Amino acid sequence: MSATIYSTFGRLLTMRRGSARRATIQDVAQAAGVSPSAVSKVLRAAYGVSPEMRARVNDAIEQLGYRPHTGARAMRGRSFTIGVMLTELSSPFQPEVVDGISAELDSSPFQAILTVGGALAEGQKRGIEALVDRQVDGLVLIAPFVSQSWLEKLTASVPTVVVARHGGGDNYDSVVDDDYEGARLMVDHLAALGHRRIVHLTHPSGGLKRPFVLSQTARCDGYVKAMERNGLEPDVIETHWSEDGGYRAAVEALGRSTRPTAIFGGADIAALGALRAAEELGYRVPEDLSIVGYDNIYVSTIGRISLTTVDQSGHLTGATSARLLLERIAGRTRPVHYVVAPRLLPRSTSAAAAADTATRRRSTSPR
Amino acid sequence: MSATIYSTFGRLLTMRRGSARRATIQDVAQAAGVSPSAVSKVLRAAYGVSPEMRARVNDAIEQLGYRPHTGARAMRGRSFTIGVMLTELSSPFQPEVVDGISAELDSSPFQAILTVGGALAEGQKRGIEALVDRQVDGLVLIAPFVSQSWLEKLTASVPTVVVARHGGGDNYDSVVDDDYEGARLMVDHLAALGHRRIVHLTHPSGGLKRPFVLSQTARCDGYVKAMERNGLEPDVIETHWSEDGGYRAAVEALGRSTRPTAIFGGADIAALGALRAAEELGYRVPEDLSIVGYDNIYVSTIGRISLTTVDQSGHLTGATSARLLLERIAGRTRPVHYVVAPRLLPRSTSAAAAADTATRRRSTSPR
DNA sequence: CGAGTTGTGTGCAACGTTCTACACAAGGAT
DNA sequence: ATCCTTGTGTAGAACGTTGCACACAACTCG
Repeated sequence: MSATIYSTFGRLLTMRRGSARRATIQDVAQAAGVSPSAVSKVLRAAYGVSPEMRARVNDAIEQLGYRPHTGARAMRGRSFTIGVMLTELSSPFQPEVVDGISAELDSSPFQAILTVGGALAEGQKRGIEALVDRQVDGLVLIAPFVSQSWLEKLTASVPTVVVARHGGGDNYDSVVDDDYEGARLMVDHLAALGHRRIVHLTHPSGGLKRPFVLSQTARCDGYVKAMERNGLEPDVIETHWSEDGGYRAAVEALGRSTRPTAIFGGADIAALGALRAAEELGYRVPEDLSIVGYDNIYVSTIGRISLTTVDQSGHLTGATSARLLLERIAGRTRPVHYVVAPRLLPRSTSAAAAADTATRRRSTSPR
Repeated sequence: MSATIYSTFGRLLTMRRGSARRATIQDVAQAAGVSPSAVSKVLRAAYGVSPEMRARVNDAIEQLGYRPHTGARAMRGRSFTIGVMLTELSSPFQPEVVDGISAELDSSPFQAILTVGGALAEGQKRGIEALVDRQVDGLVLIAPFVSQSWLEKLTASVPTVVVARHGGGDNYDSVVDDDYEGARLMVDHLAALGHRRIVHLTHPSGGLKRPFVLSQTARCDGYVKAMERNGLEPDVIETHWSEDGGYRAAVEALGRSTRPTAIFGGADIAALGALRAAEELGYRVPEDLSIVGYDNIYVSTIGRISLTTVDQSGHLTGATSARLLLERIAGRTRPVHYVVAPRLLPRSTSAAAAADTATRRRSTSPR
């Protein structure tokens, strides 16, 4: 942000000081008949406080409804705030991670605040910097797209846990699903059902270089390797992990002369789009075509959908991240890279592959 | 939070000062060969700055990668931060509102930070207070459950916009969907299709008293009134607006001796649960039973679901909230209560009511 | 009884901004 | 020349915390 952007509004904020002034540590000190330093000591549970003084001070705090001013604290080095940057709220996985973080932080003095960075590295940097400007004591970054060098530089100065990004790093901890393994589970599941032409839908890698990759690349790599181990030819379509992206990719795949018998959406949301495409084109799922996803988002569990998918517990991921971050804030420097094991959930959108000749369109439309 | 909770961790944070010190306004001043006051002036676009000085200062800012310290600014009265409290990330409506807020704030110097308050008033207060502690310049509260008196007291000292809460208030602006009207639209739609026994699923009101109610109560009131105007008898089941809550309520409704011909979930997510119940119990939707929702969440648009619902644009709601908040921060005190018009979206889960005798169970289960 | 030791409380200088009050220079009008 | 403006820059006191350095009292020990 150049200086000018601040100015536009700067002059408008003409200080409408809240009528009832907020109690400060001074007020508490006066009420309790002690010095501000003494109150600070009580607040910090520092050494050198008699039981009677503690009681008097706590009474005063209670009575005045005193709450510490985070900004002032931040100027002295810590804000008791954990910053969480996520890339999108609409995907259901990230909110689950946030839930896990909140739950874990609940019994600590730290508060989580979030910013939404969006799908582009630029916006994500903005979101992260906004948190750093607010002097957060630690950072959780969910699926960040930023370059490895930027990340290393950032994490050299602020304790950080990175979620859903492979490759690890020297300065930060990470919590990541074993996407390679998850993709393998799914490919093996389909192969066991007799599928030979399995298309995989992937998402742009964002220019990250291996091994510092996000889920999409890891899942794609895992898919390719698993296909080869099964003696099958990999077939990847790059699209966007959105309902529409999945739809378009599926239309393309199903328009080919030799059609796939299974579509493996790299994310549930893309699989849902593929599902819509299949229905519109008159294919029955799973009789004519299997469609599977990854993430086990909430929608996938609903009766009408019942999507075969891979589960990675968002809640566990979040709770683990928070725990690691607290450790790191407390002084640990040796990096920890935690891997969450994925779990295959076979449901009703995958079934045995149709005999090759049977892969045909129905003439009547479904439902 | 009592003082003790801070102490647990306090001593652990033993100041691992980031190696490379962050550039301050002093550093910039030195680099540019001017006083700190001068730099501050440039930053604020205040009067009394020559073009040459501005240029020199901006160069120095650029070169040092200087970013203002929000905490220090907050101590002087403003933090350029907008606090957003939302109650849950999992429901798709609230994230959409956040998107709208972010979009509107993008061209302002303000940054949005979020906290997640959860479904209970207690947690929401915590979330709001955490934001106030961080000296936000303004607050957006999404569907807050807190008492009206608490809300009035809070908003007396900090500019606030409340989303999705009816009744308005003197100290704050609000943006709210016309839930009464939306419920009427839906009831009329069903009545026009010949439905006479329409069950409505509602969510606990949280002890709020009219007119200061959240969406659930307004929708329920709108439903009751619309039913009566159509000469029909209202039939409300209180449950939770979740997939499971909708499921259980639907099982109850369908277990009665005289079954409803339509279920109006107060929220899409509850309607989805009802949909699952109907399918499991062997009812065809919409042939045997119409099921409709409210919110037009993303999932409802997906082919397999295609739920009849009422749309309230979350994005518009968010953008409007942010705009109102900026106005309020800029000095407006007269409250504005903005009402968003709902829109009926008939899709494939509603159809003409079956003849009374035809409301029977199929013996074969679907799919 | 003086020298330590321990326990309990205070004084004060930061931390990074903002903004009022002021200083100084250059020019314009009398 | 003197007095006003006007334009441009700086000094310095806040803002609310923290935590080091100290002071003072009451013991303990030789």
